Order: sequence, then C-alpha cells, then structure tokens
Amino acid sequence: MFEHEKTLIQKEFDQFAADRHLQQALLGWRGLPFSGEWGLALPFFPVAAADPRKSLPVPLHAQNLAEAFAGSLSQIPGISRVQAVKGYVNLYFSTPYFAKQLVEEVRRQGNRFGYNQPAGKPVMVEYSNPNTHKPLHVGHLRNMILGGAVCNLLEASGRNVIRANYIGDIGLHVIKWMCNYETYHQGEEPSADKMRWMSDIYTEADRRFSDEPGFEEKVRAYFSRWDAQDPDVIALWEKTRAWSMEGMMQVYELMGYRFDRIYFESEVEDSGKDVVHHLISSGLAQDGRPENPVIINLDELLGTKEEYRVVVILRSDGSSLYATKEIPLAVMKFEEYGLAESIYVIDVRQSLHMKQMAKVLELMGYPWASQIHHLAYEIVNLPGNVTMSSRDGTVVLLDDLVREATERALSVVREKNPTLPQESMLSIAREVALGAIKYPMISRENTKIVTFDWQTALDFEGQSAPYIQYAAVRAKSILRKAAGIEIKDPHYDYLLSTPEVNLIEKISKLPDEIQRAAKELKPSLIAVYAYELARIFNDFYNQCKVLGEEPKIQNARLALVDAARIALEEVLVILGIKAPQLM
RNA sequence: GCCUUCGUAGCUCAAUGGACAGAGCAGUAGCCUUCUAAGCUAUUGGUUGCGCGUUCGAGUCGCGCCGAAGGCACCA
Repeated sequence: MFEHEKTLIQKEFDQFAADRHLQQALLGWRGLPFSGEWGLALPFFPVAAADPRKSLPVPLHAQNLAEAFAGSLSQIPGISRVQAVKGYVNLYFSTPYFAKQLVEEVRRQGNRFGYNQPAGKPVMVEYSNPNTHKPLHVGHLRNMILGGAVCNLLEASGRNVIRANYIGDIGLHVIKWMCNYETYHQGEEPSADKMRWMSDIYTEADRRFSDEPGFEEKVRAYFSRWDAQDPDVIALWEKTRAWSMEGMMQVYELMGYRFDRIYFESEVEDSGKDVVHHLISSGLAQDGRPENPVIINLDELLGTKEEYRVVVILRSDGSSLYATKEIPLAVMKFEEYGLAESIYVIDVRQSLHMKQMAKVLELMGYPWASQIHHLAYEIVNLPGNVTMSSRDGTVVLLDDLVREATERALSVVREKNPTLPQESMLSIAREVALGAIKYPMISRENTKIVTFDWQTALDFEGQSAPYIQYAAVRAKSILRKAAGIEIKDPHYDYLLSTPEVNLIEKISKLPDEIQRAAKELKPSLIAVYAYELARIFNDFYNQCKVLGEEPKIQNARLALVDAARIALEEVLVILGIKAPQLM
C-alpha cells in the first residue's frame, strides 16, 4: 500500500538531494513507533552520514536535513502533516482518506486481501514425513504445522505450491510391527481409531524388542523373510500399510492437512540402487564391498576439509539407506512437476545430510540442484531442555494431547455456552484445542527449540490461538447482531479514537507481512502478527462501542469490524487454525 | 578436533541495523445490568551471557571467549 505516495515523496527527495549535492540514497521507509496516529517515518541518518560537507555530528545534521526536507515538501494528497523529529521525517497520513481506502479494499478483496495471484513454475514443499506402523508424537506435530503453514504462506505470496509427503513404509520399524502382530495379534483387525490401534501394537513391539528375550531374534528372522520376498510377508505388509495409511489420513483430516503427492520409501528403493550403480560407474562413488559400504567422499572430490564429509549410499551388504533413496526421489520430484524449487521441511539434525544430498545432485549434473532448500527446524523438548524419549516414556503422543486439550476446551465451552447442541460444543472445543496445540509450534522461530509443557499447551488464555480465535469470534458476533443493518459507504472523517487508528494501521500491514514471511519461510512472523492484530482488536472492542452508536460512526465501525474479521480469519487460515463461529 | 544453531524480565517468548528493548505466564490490586470476562485496566520486573570491533546508530552484523543443544562412515 501507499506505493503511489512513496513514489511521490521519493521524487521530491531526489530533487532535494540533487539541490544540496547529497548522495541520493534510497529512502528507507519505516513505520511510526507512536500509536494513535498513522503514518510513515524516514530516517535521515544515512543521508547525513554520507554528506561529505557535514560539520556537525550525524544525529544533529540528520535533524537539520530532516527539518529542511520537511519544510520543502509540497502538499501531497493523503498526507496531512509532516514533522522532523530526532533525525526522522514523520509523515502523518490523512486518516479519513486512507482509512476509507483500506477498509474498502479489504472488504472488496475479502479473504484474498494481501494475496498475490499464483504464477510461475511450482514449488514443492515436502513435509510431515511420518513412518507407517508407528505412533505420532508432538515432534511430528511441529513438522506438520510448520510445513502446512509454509505451504499456505507461499500460496498467499503468489506461488504455485505442491504439497508433498514422503512416507517411511519400509524398514526395521515395519518388520518389528509385523513380527509382533504375527506372533501375538494374529488375525486381529483394527478398531475405528486405526492410528491408535496401529500405534499400540508398535509400542508393544518396541518394548518386546528391547525387553523380551528372544524377540529380537524373531524380528531378525522375520527380516530375512522380507528380504527373500516371502509372499505371506509381502501380503501382510500391503494390508497393514493400508491400515496405517487410513489411520494417518484420519489424523490429517482431523488436524486439517492435505497433500497433493505422497511418495513412499518403497517406491524409490529400486531406483535408488540403480542410481548407486550409475554413481559407481561414473567414478563419483567408491564401491568398497563386500567389506566396506559404497561411499561418496565429497571432501576428497571437492578438495574441502571436514566440510562435506563422506556419504554412505549403500550398505556393505547391498541394502539401501536413507541416502540411497533421497537421490531418485529428488529427481522424480523435479521431473514430474518441472519444479522451480524444492523445499524440504526436516529437522535441523539432518542439515549435513541435506547439504550432502544437494551437493551429490549437483555433481551428477542436475542444474536444479541449487534449487533444493532445507527448511531446518529445531525439535520439541520438555522443560529443562529434556529431549523426549520413548524409552523413558516421556514422549507426548499426539493422540493423548488432542484428547486432553479437547476435554479441557469442552468444559469451558459447556460453561460459557450451555444451551448449544452437543455436536456444536464438541466442534468448537476441537477447533479451540487444535488451535491451542498448534500455536506454540508455529509462533517460535524455526531455529529455536520449542519447549513443550502441558500447562502451557492447555492454557487457553493470553498469547495463544484461543485468544486470536476469540477476537475473531467477537468480531463475528458484532456483525451477526448487526445482521439487519446494511453497511453503507463508510466515512472516517469523524474524530477517530486511538484504538481505531491502531487497528486500521495494523490491518494495512498484512500484505507486507505475508510477503516477508513467505520470503523468509517464517510462519512465526504471521503468528506474532496474528496475536498483535487480535490484541489491537480487543483494545478496540473494549474502548469503542459499535452497535448503538450514532448511525455514521456505527456504519464506519461496522465496516472496520468486518475488515478486522477478514484479516483475523485470513491469518488464522495461513497458520492452519480454524476460527469458530462461537466460543 | 571440525561444523551448525541457540543465549533477551523469575518462566515461555517477541522486536526490517533506527526513536524509550515489548508481550504473555506467574505475583499484587481492580473491572461482568454494557457488541461474549477464553476479555480488559493498573502495578512489579532488564548491564539483551561476557569482551572487542564495524557503523551516524548494534539485542540484531563480524571476531574472540563462556554456557546449552545438535551433527560429523554403513540410523532416519
């Protein structure tokens, strides 16, 4: 917004600078730090510092220049007042003019306000990446929520996004599960909650594996049958994998995430081995079998020292590894979709691995290798920086967390809206609970460890999703009560109160926030913005009466409430959090 | 040993290189005949781990320490 005004002022500045033989530095636009008035600020320090003829200290010179520029600035439509303060030129907007323009713009564009039309070659975001046959815990949650939000954010910023999921459907964990099933649960069928049923069998298998004498040997024997392609084992794998996928889809449905393309580890295993042979014959890889594995010594190839290290791409027994499959997977992604960019949402512990993969692909001659980006995020720990461990039983399962939070939310809903039908209560409780769970996972910077504790997770007050949801609900509530009243052409030429100006200003920042957050792949910026927007709306709500005000003000405030509602709903959508109708 | 990330109020976290470092939680004192109190108001709380640099200006950039976490050949 305000591009036109900025251009006009920039032109005047260029002239001002030319007249005084100043270095024509581009102006750096900033927001005004003061509340209650809306405008832009221009720091004059860079200009003053670059002036070779300055005789005063920079801050004083900056103030002098700012005063001179403020005095020389001609009348610009939409700017009501110009002031030089502490080395800044502060431009105050003509609030009636811009408020009207903004509110109308937001209401015209609705939930697309601040969005750009998707254009260009697609970007793929791989996220979630669970294993079949295993439980989901809060560690998976951060990946899911972060990845989902990054997709929404990129879409909002004008990218075509392909949501991808890479699922670990083979490996020791699957064998353990099947061995336990065959031995102790032969013939059993999954319950309605497939995810939980699958998880329980896995947890039991894992316990037997470490505690039960002889079980590990059984699993080994079972693995041999898998390697030998025993038809019974394959059949069981296909059946149980399908159960697991159904359970997983139930979870995604509940949590509100979707995928355009699902890749399976089993799908790229064979092509991975082909790639290894190709790498050996092309001389990039060294085949040390049978004693040693197949490796790529990146540091040796690149002449670097302890930087890229060594990648093992095939075990000495010829079986495949994670790295074996990553290579054909990357190729498949780019070839299938002609991607402009491929983003991997994977935790920070795999940074070296991702760096190695991109380098191998570059050495193989793929021109798109430089368009592979690892979105690294830190893990979720318990208070005291304790890492969750299934062995210690400290892992917080997604299932338990959702159930507990929903119960807690339900009791609040019952208390506050006792007349609602049971189903509505449950659906509100679920939306609040999921929001509360998601918000802490997304409001921290990607590179910071999230500390999970039950108390904060189940706290629906203060800096939290329910706070933001509640602000949206309040806005909707006002609009619902005003259902009979038609919102007409709003005018903001009355004396606007501070909360109104703050709210208008905050809403106006949304398009820039979306662009910045998308560029930096940081949904946390939107999460923080969402909270601030909600806080400012609550301030408005408490101080500015809407319904029952004199008609002109009521009309203007109703339009503003509608714009705020749109902005709040929009940021919640980007964060992957639902906004209930009632709370 | 090499590399990466983090260190801000008692706790959990914010803060485009820019004006006085802000919120929430916890504590204390208040506000429901008023558009929903999952809310609001007031109040307490800081040598931004330490040092040196770059800059007109550093929580933010660079270097060096200290502390925490993670990664570095057949786990994913």
